[in-house]
Amino acid sequence: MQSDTPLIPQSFDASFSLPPGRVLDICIRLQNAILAHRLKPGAKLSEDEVGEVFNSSRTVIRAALQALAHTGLVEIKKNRGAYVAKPTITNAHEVFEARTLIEPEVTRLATQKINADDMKKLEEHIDAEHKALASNDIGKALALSGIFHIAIAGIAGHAVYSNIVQSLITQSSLIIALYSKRLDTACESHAHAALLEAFGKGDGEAASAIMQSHLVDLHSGLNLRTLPNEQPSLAKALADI
Amino acid sequence: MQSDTPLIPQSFDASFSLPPGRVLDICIRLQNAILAHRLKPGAKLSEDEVGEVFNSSRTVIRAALQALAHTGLVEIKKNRGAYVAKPTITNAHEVFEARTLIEPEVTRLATQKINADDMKKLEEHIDAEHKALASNDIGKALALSGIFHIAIAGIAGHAVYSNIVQSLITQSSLIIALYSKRLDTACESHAHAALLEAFGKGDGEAASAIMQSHLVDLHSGLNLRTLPNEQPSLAKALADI
DNA sequence: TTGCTATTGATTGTATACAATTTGGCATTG
DNA sequence: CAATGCCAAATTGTATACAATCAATAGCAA
Repeated sequence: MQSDTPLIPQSFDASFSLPPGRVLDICIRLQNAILAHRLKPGAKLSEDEVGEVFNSSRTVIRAALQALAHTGLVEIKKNRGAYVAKPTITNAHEVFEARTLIEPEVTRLATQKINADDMKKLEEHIDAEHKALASNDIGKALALSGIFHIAIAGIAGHAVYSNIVQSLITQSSLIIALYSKRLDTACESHAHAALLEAFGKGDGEAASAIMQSHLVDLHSGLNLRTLPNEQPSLAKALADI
Repeated sequence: MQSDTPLIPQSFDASFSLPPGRVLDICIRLQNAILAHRLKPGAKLSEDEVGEVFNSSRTVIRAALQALAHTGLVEIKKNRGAYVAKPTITNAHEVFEARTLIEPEVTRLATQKINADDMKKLEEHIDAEHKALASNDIGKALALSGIFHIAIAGIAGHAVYSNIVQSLITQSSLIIALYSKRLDTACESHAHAALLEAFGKGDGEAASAIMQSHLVDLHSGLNLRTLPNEQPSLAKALADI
């Protein structure tokens, strides 16, 4: 694996109020690592350790970790430190419910504002998704899939929705990583291409509907009945129902 | 004015991921000060100065300011410091659009989950609103009005929506402070009582509709044509269109 | 063996000192 | 007199040292 390909380059845009400077770099690199699965849910993010990796003092690392905590990617426990978030089943449902409410509306807005340049970028993006999928680079395909949704929010030109969507998408990446029945099906959707078509026709209602059903598909493609890596749960094993 | 009445006590609940410890206290007190107008939009929040007020080091203050920046109450400019946010007209529109989309849905959820205890608390809350309004304490009435919406999100029992709504409401307080045509009308709505009635009947659709029209009313009650305290804007003054 | 308690180690929370950056004023110059 | 460049003061960005807290372990007692 190459040392440092920025998987999610435009993930943090200007509209996102983050501590500026070096902190933002570290945020992005940590986020990339988490979304690309190099850091697994539940992993400890010791301030000293992370600081050594990035050659920075704990001050900077703390700021970055706190910023990521606000987006839901990191969980900070008082006097215990920071951990890669491990979304619960409840949280997974909530995130996808929220997405199903918000993103169709954002998609409708995007349909009204999209221009030729945006269209071209989205096409290229979808190509990249297909390429990643073809070369079996599931991790990259998943990351790209998330960026696609963020890009649409960006096109909608609505900073408030953008921030919300961005946070929901990054959480979704964690959720999919934890709960997806089959990772490849989580990417391998025709929905993105279909969206592009609706955009081309300027059909906001269609685009919105496609987005909604796409999200419902993603949601129902999750196995939200049992916690992953959970030992047969003792309680359940002894429950002689 | 009494020295420190916590206007917004349950504003930050456990579901809100904030740096724990003393930082949270300072967050809340700063937030109260901002929402109660003791700190006006655009006011400089110097780290040293704030630190002196709270008898804390800059380390703690910085964390608090960054946390508030994430909720949109504070704006941090690189190497320039933190300022009380001064929402733009665009931002104001966006915030109320988002609220109009999200809160009716949250209200529907709340209708399904509300219990007698919740009802009672909401009734008491509305009484407090009326009392504040009767005694002409507009600032308090406005703050209580915001808390009412946050409380509904809490009743809905949906942590993701709760966080989003909370952030939107606090921003709304700033927006109303800046742009409301008449501050008293921003509180003096019968909508809250009507909502309670719909809750009592368990009529989710009605509750949702009431919430939506309530938000539309609030939105249209804003004067979003001219920036407040804006000098003729130079550029505009010189644009001989 | 089990349960409680105290000590210890490691990690985070906080304060402070130093470095870097910006801004405003002042002097210089056209 | 206006404009530009430079210097200094103030403020933020960063690093590090110290204090506080928690978890784990070892020791002791029942």
